[in-house]
Amino acid sequence: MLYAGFMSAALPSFPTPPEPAPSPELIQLGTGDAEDEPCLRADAARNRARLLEAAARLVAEHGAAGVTMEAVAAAAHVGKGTVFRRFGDRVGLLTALLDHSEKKFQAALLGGPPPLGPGAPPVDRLRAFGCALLRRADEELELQLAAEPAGERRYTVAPRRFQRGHVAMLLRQAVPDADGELLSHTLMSSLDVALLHHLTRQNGMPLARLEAAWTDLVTRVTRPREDHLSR
Amino acid sequence: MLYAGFMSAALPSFPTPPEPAPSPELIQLGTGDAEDEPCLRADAARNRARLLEAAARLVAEHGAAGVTMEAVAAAAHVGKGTVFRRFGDRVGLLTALLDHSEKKFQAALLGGPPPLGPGAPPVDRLRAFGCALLRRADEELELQLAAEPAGERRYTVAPRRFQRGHVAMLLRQAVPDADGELLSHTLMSSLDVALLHHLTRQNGMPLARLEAAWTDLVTRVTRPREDHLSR
DNA sequence: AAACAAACCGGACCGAGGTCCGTTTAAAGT
DNA sequence: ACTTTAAACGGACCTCGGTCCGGTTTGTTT
Repeated sequence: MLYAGFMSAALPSFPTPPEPAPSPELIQLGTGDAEDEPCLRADAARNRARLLEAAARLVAEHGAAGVTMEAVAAAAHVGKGTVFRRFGDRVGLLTALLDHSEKKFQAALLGGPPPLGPGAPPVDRLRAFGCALLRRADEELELQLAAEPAGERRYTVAPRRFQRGHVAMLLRQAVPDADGELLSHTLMSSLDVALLHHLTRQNGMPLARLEAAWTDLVTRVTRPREDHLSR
Repeated sequence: MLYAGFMSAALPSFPTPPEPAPSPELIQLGTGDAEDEPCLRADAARNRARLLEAAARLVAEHGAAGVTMEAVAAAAHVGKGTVFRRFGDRVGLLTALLDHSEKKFQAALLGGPPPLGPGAPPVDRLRAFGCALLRRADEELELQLAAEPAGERRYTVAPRRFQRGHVAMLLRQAVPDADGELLSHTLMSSLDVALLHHLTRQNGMPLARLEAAWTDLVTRVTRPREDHLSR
């Protein structure tokens, strides 16, 4: 049953955490593993599972657009307020649906086999990272697109922060003389889900071309500079 | 009076143009200048001006968040339907507010003095383009942020397509061996308004650092390759 | 001047996200 | 078992973007 899979889907219990501290960049990545949901009351846990199961069914039946907060609540036989209490907002709910896949991806980066995981040269890891991300996004495109918050919030969402931190770390190893922080934003932006959708679905561009462009981009960006005429 | 300025603000008269043809990339840039608004009925033109003036006042008084479609309609003594008929949707209205500034910017790129305008080497023009765009976005940040459509639509909006086309053209001149189409998306993404907001407003990053990073990025990306080990 | 068609107008209406608050209930303490 | 309390619940309610359609205005034609 696809039900069990969602039991492990995790999210900070606080729907809208202000999260005041910028914090040392690379530390707060792993969102406490080991059966999360710090302490959920029995009924809360039950309803949470019901909601995720209902949401997944709605996605399968009517696409991501069919995942209305009211529809999910009704399908799970639960009040609307409960959905918002648990997931904060629509983005939170959709993100929770993607949580399992995201966890797997993070695990592959952190401890999987090279070149995605540790052990390979940073530039190779960068190349592998982008291609893996592109392929994964291409599979879950509709859901990931719907789960993307609007405007500035795009950059504060947990998965993106983790991925960007990862890229920044690899960049610091590969090109110490660059502004890794900002360069990582640039690289991440070129893997944006909305862009992927625009190019592949609206312009019919093959995924292979995107992968080639990513590979080339990494190459260009990490080439050591031989002249210092800039700045 | 700031009123007159808005008379020249322009937008395709069709609220929701399907725009089926991908078209030869660089052609449909200039959105017919020379006193646009092909043919607006007297009352329509009057209401359009009223609406823009009212919207501008609301922005000044309550910020972009205060620009509610109903509020604008009320402030302009006009029905709500009229607002949507004229501007299509909220994004269209906000875009129209920015139209004057956008036109000026486009003119500077197309016919202004170098290095922004034609006459300078493409790499210099690229550098100037990014810095100019960053500075302009930094000024109108709130409005531009509010005018940014969500999701995939971000990439289909007219100003962005023009700017990306411009970058693509410069890239083709500077680095003919690269995938200019995709590389231009990458460069444009690193100038994204939401990202600018995130970095400068939420993380307190100085604009100068963004400009330096842009300059460096252009340098890295346009450096000629000497080895062909990639691919 | 009268008639006509196309464009425009306005506001009632709808759906969806998000909030609020009185009520219920799980679980810890006695 | 009984009390207590903090958490969870649910659905009425609000706001806002967007649609619809009957009535009105404009400008053109005869």
